[in-house]
Amino acid sequence: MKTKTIIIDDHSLFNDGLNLILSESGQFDVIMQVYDSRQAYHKCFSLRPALIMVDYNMPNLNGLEVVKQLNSLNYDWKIVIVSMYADKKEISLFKDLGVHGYINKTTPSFELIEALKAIMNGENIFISNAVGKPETQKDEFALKNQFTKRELEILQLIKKDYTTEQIASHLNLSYYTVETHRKNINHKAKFSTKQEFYDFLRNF
Amino acid sequence: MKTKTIIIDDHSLFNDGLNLILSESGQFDVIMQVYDSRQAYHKCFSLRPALIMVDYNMPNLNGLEVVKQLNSLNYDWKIVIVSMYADKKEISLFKDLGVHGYINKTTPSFELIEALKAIMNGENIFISNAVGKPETQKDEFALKNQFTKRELEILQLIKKDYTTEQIASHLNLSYYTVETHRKNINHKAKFSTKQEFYDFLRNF
DNA sequence: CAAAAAATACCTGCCAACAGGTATATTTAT
DNA sequence: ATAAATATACCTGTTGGCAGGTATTTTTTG
Repeated sequence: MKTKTIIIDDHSLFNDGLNLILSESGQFDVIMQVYDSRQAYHKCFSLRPALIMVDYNMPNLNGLEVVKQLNSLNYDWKIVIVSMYADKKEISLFKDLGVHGYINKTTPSFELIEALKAIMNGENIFISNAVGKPETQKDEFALKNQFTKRELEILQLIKKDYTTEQIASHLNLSYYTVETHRKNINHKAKFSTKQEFYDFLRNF
Repeated sequence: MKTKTIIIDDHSLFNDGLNLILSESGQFDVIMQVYDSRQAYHKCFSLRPALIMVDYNMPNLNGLEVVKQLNSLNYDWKIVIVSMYADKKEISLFKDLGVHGYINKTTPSFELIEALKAIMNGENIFISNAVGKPETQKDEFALKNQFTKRELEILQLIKKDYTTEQIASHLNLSYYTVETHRKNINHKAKFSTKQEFYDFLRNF
């Protein structure tokens, strides 16, 4: 008896690929592929899968929000997050939401299948680091998460090349307040070069 | 006769999924999956595939750099970029490198197959589902060409966050000379934001 | 060869970023 | 309820980038 599965991922290619990987294993029956996370709740509600694979990075509604919605239904399915990142902070956020697994996209497919089988048997599996994956670039997720709302708001405006003065008037704040925020931003994330800073901003 | 294909992507799951998608179509024979972009050059050199699928976002060596390496081999293969983003700027960079296709990960798999078939028949296909992305696009290639040798040299150092003073001493020039060059650079390429400036520099 | 383009050098003044503080109110979490 | 985190605001001094010039030498090219 195969495990009824729904895949929620806006990247069609990945979604389709995952479908094939799961189907080929012979253990899973992908009954629905959802490409728009806003439909996730509705589809899961009506189809009641045993397993839901949720991508983290999605437009409109990200994985975190999808899981929150799904949790409100209180059904007895397993939820597994599939993420680009392999960040401890992100994982703990999902753990707090009671998901049953977290798998990085660098995980080999046979490992994924093994993990999913274990999860269906009641285990919780969180694969934070893929084998032999060097951690070259900064963990942008962790970086993004150490900023406060206000700081993120200000970063958005810095990206648009607003000066401190312009940011201040735009947010109805004092020039000094914005300067303080900028100072705190720089203090938290010590970008070694401006290039690094704008590389970070670019994926905002 | 199937098209011999190599897939270069550090995300194992996506790589494997793409493998299945291509294999299932019956048109492609994936002869190698490369998970570490640093091995791309070597593998393509020895296996001489007819089609190379390259992910853009990879650690160590990104898609852009991989393509540059592959181009140095001057073989008659087709190179197709697979990217998370659908950024016109990014696309034009790859166009400048002479790749034959650019496909976003949100592209449905049947569309991918159709596009690849067309590419193997000599077409160039660039699918950008860029929704709501600003089109303040400059021709970066042309831009790069309007700078003099000295200016390019100085841009390299600016990228490394050298101050005018440091650039001057590094190149054995007067502070004022470097300032003049910078002035000329800014005069030629009026970048509207610093983001734009560093986006330009980043692909140098 | 002559003209154009590129590289060199100098001067002034302004403004924005940033680093170094200090200080208080407000909100969030334990 | 109380501590910690966040947001607010102010002050000062330094430095680097840049815009406004002018001007000479070297190299390239038609």
